[in-house]
Amino acid sequence: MPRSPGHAAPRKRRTADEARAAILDAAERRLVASGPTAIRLQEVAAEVGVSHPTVLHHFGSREALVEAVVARALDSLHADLMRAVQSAPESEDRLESLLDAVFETLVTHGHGRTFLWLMLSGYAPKEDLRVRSLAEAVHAVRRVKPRKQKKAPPFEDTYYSVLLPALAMLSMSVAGDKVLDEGAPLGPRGFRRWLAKLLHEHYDKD
Amino acid sequence: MPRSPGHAAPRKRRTADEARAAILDAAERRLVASGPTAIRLQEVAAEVGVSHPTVLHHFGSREALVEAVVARALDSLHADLMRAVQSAPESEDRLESLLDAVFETLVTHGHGRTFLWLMLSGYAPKEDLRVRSLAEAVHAVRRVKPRKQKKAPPFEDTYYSVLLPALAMLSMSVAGDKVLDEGAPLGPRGFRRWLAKLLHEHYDKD
DNA sequence: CTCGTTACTGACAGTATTGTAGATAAGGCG
DNA sequence: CGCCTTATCTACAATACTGTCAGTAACGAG
Repeated sequence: MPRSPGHAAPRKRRTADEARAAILDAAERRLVASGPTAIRLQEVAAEVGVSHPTVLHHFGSREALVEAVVARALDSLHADLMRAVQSAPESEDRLESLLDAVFETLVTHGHGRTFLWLMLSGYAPKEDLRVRSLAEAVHAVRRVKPRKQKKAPPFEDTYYSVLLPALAMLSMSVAGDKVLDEGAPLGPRGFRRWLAKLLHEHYDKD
Repeated sequence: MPRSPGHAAPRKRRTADEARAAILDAAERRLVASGPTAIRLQEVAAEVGVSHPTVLHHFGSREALVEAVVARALDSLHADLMRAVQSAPESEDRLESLLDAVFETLVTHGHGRTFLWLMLSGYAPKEDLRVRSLAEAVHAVRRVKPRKQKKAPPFEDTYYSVLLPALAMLSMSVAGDKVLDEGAPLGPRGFRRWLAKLLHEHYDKD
């Protein structure tokens, strides 16, 4: 689009919050795609359509920007995960839909990649990963459903059975395509169903 | 250590192979610790005790160095994994020792971290991850041991049962400490034993 | 011992990236 | 409408990193 020569493009002025949000969005895209070190002021600024000192104006320093992005990304992951596990229906094949929901968050939405990138880069969250609280919720369900003459399973067993699919999904977010293409005719869905069945067997029998 | 003023330190001359190996070692340490982008000519050179043009002399460019490191690291991972799975004894609790061996390679030796770094950074290996061939080996064992009146399990089942612990170990190499401390009184060993038991159950019953 | 190959070096160039400083103008508010 | 706050800009400084170049010296071969 041609501009009158000698005249700069009309300067657009966002509210501080809008600008910060737009910048965080751009920075997060780069974070997910290529890791924290790929967050460069000039490129982020260009993507938003501003000059890089504007970014510094809003965040103070590159490091502060990165930390803001990390904090927001971890919050987003946490919220998305919570929503996922809560949205799973109470019905029969609860287990599979739960795995599907976690898969959606970690793999499809790319939160798993981001999380691994942050862990590797030393941006580990200070708070726990809340796997324990999730396991506690599942454990409560297991206790009220003693279908046969089972003795109550130890909490440890439930914890591990929650941890296992979580770890698997996490790796899938990075290596899933590669590793599933290699020997799985049914795609990621097949693996999830198999895993759901495995855990179901275990719960039903132990 | 003081040097005569005006005299540089006596220059040491390695064979080209020795120099290359030393440089690759230093670069690989940085790769494992902080990813491919952390491989910087000056720092690698300093760690080896040479000047950075020497590194360029041996490898041509930074990218060529990185690729050499990546190739060597992937070879090393592959060899270590093969050695691990082959060294597992044929005895009864073969499954648990197998998991222990894979854990040793991926988590203790840090190969899991490196692998994830490389995948995230776009240095995915062109060859497969050889999970399939491993699964085929396991599948062969399952067929010759039809303890009861089972029908032969589909290969897919074996493949998934190999894939699952592999993915879990991979994630553990990055988030293991964090996530195990959170709710596992028995440490990583406990998880592995639980997992071995889970798979054993599955194999024995299906 | 001499000589040639080449591992190695210091100095420099070029580029990218973060951060600073001062000026400018957009938009709200009296 | 006029003013003040501040989001935004251009221009520049400072540093870090990769890569080039010409020269030096270590070691093996003859």
